[in-house]
Order: sequence, then C-alpha cells, then structure tokens
Amino acid sequence: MKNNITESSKCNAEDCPTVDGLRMTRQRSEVYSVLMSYRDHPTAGEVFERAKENMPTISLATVYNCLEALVQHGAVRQVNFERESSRYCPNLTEHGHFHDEESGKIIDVPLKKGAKLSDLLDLPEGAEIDNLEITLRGKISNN
Amino acid sequence: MKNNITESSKCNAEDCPTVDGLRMTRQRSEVYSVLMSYRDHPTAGEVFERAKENMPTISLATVYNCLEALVQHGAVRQVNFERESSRYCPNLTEHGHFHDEESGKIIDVPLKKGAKLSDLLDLPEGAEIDNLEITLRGKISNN
DNA sequence: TCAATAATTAGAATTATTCTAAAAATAGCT
DNA sequence: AGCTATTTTTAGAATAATTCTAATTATTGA
Repeated sequence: MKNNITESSKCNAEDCPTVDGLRMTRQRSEVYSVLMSYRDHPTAGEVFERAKENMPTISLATVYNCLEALVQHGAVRQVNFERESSRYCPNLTEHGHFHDEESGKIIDVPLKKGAKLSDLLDLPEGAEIDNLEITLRGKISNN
Repeated sequence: MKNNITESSKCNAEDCPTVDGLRMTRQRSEVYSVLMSYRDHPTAGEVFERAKENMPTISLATVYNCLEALVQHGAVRQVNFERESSRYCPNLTEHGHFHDEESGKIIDVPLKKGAKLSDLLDLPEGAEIDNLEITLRGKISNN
C-alpha cells in the first residue's frame, strides 16, 4: 500500500491525542479511541474485537503492542485483577478499582483529594512510591 | 504403599495448624511450613523447589492444589503483582505489599490500626468490601 | 526520492496455571 | 482390623494469555 495520509492518521484532539514521544499511528489511535469510547476496562482481546469493527486488518499482536506503548507513555493504565487477563483504563486520575462480584463490573474509585496514603499504611522508612494499585472486591447492596 | 502414619502426618501446633474444615495432609503441611519458614512471598514454583528438599516426591500440581486449598480456607494469602506469577504469604493480618524495584524484595505494609479506607477512597454507595488489595511499587532511599 | 528507522503482522513459542484420569491415602463405618 | 466411599496426590496433557520472531509495510527526515 502507498503511503496514504488519511483522516485518521492525522491528529484531532479527541481520538488521537499527542502523547509525549509516541508516534501516533492509525492503530494506536484506534486502540486509544476504543478505550475512550467504552471506558469499561476491556481486556486486550476485547479491545481487539472492538478495534476490528473500524479496522478489520488490525492484528492482536498490534493491539498488545499499542496497549503497551500507551501504558509506557502514561496515556493509559493497565489494571490487573488477581490472575485474570489485564484490563485497560484511560482514566489517568488517581483511583482504585472496585470489582463488583455480582455484575462483574469494574468501577473506578477516586482517591479523596488531599487524603494521604501514610494515614492508612505504615510505609517502610524512606519508601518512594512510583506506583500505587488499590483493588477492591465485593458487593453493592442496593437498598 | 501401606497406610503409614508418620510423624509429619500428625499435627503439631507449629508446622501443621488445624485449619477449619481442611484435612491436613503431609503435603499441605509441608507447603504451609515452607511458607512459614521463609516468609519471602515465594511463587508456586519456588514453593515447589523448597518443598522438594524435604519431600522429594511432591509434585507441582500438588503444590498448586495445596496452595489453593490453603488460600480458600484462609490460612494463606495469594498476592499478585501485575502479570507476574502469583506469590503466597502466610501473614494474615491486614496488610498491603511494597515491591522494592531495586532489590526485588516484597515487604509487608501493615494497615494502621483504626484507619478507615473510606477516609482515603470515595467508595461507591452501598459497597461491601470482601477483599482489599493494596500494592505499591517503588524505591527505598536509604540515607 | 531515498535510506534509515519504527510499526505492523501472522503465526510460532513461551509460561503459568488448570485439567484429566489413574493410583494412593484417608476416614468412617462394623 | 477390614471394607468401602471419599478425598488427595500424581504425571502429563491441555489451555490461555502474552511475548517473540522474522518478514512486510509505513514513516521520518535528509
């Protein structure tokens, strides 16, 4: 195929943000926009299924590559629940995840503004936190 | 082999606790005592290697079975870091885990007594937490 | 336009874990 | 103790998510 500048290979703010130092290819843009439009923490396989609707030739390996690139550049977060396959989340605010045992849904749980981790945990002396993951599992009693 | 009651098939408080409703077999006892004696969050494979020293005939499948049984009966906790293989921890107090990026060591991080999760997180309305996992990754600056 | 670099692709390889089915151990009777 | 039902262990096969490989394609920038 000839080098073909299409609409989707150009950047527009919504579905193709400029990520520092990351070349925004059509595939990365598609993967990112899948994450942005559903926001339900899909697995790589689910992202692949959805991406194929717009871009039937995309491969699973590419979805993995794109997700990794987006994660490494901080555009997307990778979320792991026990040994299940990784899920991906475009919410970049500090938050944890609540896994509802009944519906299977995963709900973002915002960290309270100004709340300090050291109020909850006895952190080791001199610990510098690069990454924090808080995952909760439970039920939602609706009454 | 004939039914052979050996020393290790009897229970003594230290390496063979009675776990509610769990038959304490020689293999389960061995797996549990491996976890208790090193307490460094080994993987199933590492538990297998260590268990073989005392019990050369134990199989990897059995180690997985035993670990699962112990986890299900609340005698041991399963800890997951990103996509790495599961690790196991006999510390039953409420705690999170700090993963030191430099040494690779995993350090238990106690929850402060009386600290409330709801001070840190905006939990969803009516959420009942069955399980909480807090994992931290970072460095320890030693000065 | 061309050369150098980076990304994509299909399919193979890897790896942790689970499954299967047969053998062994154990518990609960009498 | 002996008998039977149930549970556990075992080796090896199967599975599934992810990563790797090597060839093709796309992109950058001189």
